Parts: sequence; C-alpha cells; structure tokens
Amino acid sequence: MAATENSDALTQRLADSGLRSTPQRGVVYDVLLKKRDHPTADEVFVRVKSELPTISLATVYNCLETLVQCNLVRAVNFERGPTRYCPNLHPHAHFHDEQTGKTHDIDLPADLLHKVNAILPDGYNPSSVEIIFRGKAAKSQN
Amino acid sequence: MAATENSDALTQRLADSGLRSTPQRGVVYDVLLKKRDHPTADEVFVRVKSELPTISLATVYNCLETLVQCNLVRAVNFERGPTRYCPNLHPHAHFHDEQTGKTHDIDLPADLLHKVNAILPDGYNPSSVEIIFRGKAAKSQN
DNA sequence: CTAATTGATTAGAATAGTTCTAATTATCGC
DNA sequence: GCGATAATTAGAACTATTCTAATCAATTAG
Repeated sequence: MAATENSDALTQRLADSGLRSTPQRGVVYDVLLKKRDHPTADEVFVRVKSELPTISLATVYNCLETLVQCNLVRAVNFERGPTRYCPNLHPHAHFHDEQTGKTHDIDLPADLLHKVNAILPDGYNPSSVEIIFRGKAAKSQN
Repeated sequence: MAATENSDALTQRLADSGLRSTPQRGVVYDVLLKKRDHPTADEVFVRVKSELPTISLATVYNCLETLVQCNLVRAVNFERGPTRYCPNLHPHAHFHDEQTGKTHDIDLPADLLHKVNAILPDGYNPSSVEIIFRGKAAKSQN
C-alpha cells in the first residue's frame, strides 16, 4: 500500500540524516501526501489529530520542520500569513489566487529555471529559487 | 532638493487615491528612499523616530500599508520573518543571502518576465510575480 | 472665518503564528 | 531488555501585526 511505501521512504530519509522514525513524523507526512492543498501547520494539526488524538501542535511544527530539513517537504510563505507546506516533487512555481486564497502548483520547465538563474550576476550562488504568482484564476482551475 | 520632489510625487499619488498628505507618510517614504536595505516595520520605526519622535509603531504600519496601496512601495516576505519594504522602481527579483541576512535587488529583464509569465496555463491571470533566490553571495556583493 | 465632517494618528490591548522550556516518553544500538 | 539519546508534550513566552477607542488635523460647507 502507498502509505507503507511512503513510510519506508520516510524512514530511510530520516535514517540518512541520523533522525529517528516516529509515528508522529509518519502521520504528518502521510497527511501532507494525502491532501496536497498547501495546508498550514494548524490545518495539518487538525488532520493528524483524527489519527493521533494526543499529538501536540508543537510536535506538528517539529515534524514539519524535520520534513523540510530532509527535503521531503517544502515550506512556502505568502505575504503575512502562516507558512504553508507542500510535499516536494518536481520543481514548481506557485500561483496564489487572491479571491479564493487557494494555492496552485505550476510546473516549472528546466530550461526556464536555467534562464531565471541566468539573470544573477557573478558572485551570486543560489541554493533555491522561488517563483510566486499572485492574481485571479478562472473558475475551471478551482 | 530630492526630498521635496519625492514629497510632491507622494502628495500627488495620495491625492489620486483620495488620501491625505501627512508628515508621517512623508517621512516614512523618505526613510525608505534614503536607505534601500529592505527594512522591517520596526527598523523604519526607529529611523523615522529621529525625525518624528512622537510617531507610533501603529502609524508606521499604517503608512507603510498606505504606500503599498499607492504602488510606491513593495512589501516582500522572506520565510517566517517580518515583512520588509522596498521603494518600487523597476521590476526586480530578490536575492536573500542566508549568511548575512541581507537582501539584494536583482534586475529583471522584461523578456524574462514574459517568459516566466508564459509558463502559466490558460485561465491564470497574474497581477504580479515575485522571484526570490536564496543562497550565498560573494563578499564583493556585500 | 468658523463649524462640521471626515480622515489620520496615537497608545495600548488583543491576536495570530511560532518557538521555547522543562518534564516525560519513545526509539535505537547493544 | 537496558541505557543513552532523541522526540514528544503542554503550556508559557515571544514576535509581528492588527484592532480599538480616543484624540487630533485637515478639508468642506455655510
């Protein structure tokens, strides 16, 4: 089953970083994979509680931070609001719909990524690039 | 003098939006123009106080928000920290140096901007794009 | 010119999101 | 299973920002 595979992959990644595999980390990761709507830590907390009712919000923050460290999850920040989390597959930009508040993943072609990096003058060594669009998406995108 | 010109431009922009010209708004704007190091609201507060000692932090937030509304200033958010403000000239990306915490403006050529916008599928209508690099800048850039 | 209206500022309280702390509990290697 | 160490927990603390209600300033109407 998918959850078991993910769980194994997670255990592996954690071990690679010298970290332990715990139920909390597993469930937090599963929750992110299951519904990829860029939830906040609070939203993850609510979802995880249905499976692990005694988990604390602090642990959710810790687990999310750990997953980000392991490069399994990406943290995204739009304007003032809370940090949002998405399971990190391929490179992608984000489109933030100002009407609905929803965030859409936009595929980012490798050649564009190169062109974007090319605008940096000598001496700048980027470890990551983030591209965020803001605006309005057609209803068909919701 | 430059400050007067800026002040006039500001008064004009405010009037266009049906807003009043006040000393607080003027000084906040001047402070942003004078040192373009992407200060936080707190940092702006400190700088403004030397000229307007009785200004309150709430007013600084209000003024910054007003300037953003008038499109004279851009609000930028890097990860979890406080919002930073820069006077908005031409389109540019931001390079966030993870060692020094400093933010550098990177010129954004119009043709690249077009190419970036072109990755959006039909139905997405962006009102703005933000490009943020994270990484390390050579000492010569500091 | 003065009064009335409306908008802006102020200080401080309140809120949201996140991090910290200290105690308890779980995991992993032996 | 046992010990060392890492992870979890609840709640306090903290940071950044927004809200509230009162005061003050500026434009408008008379």
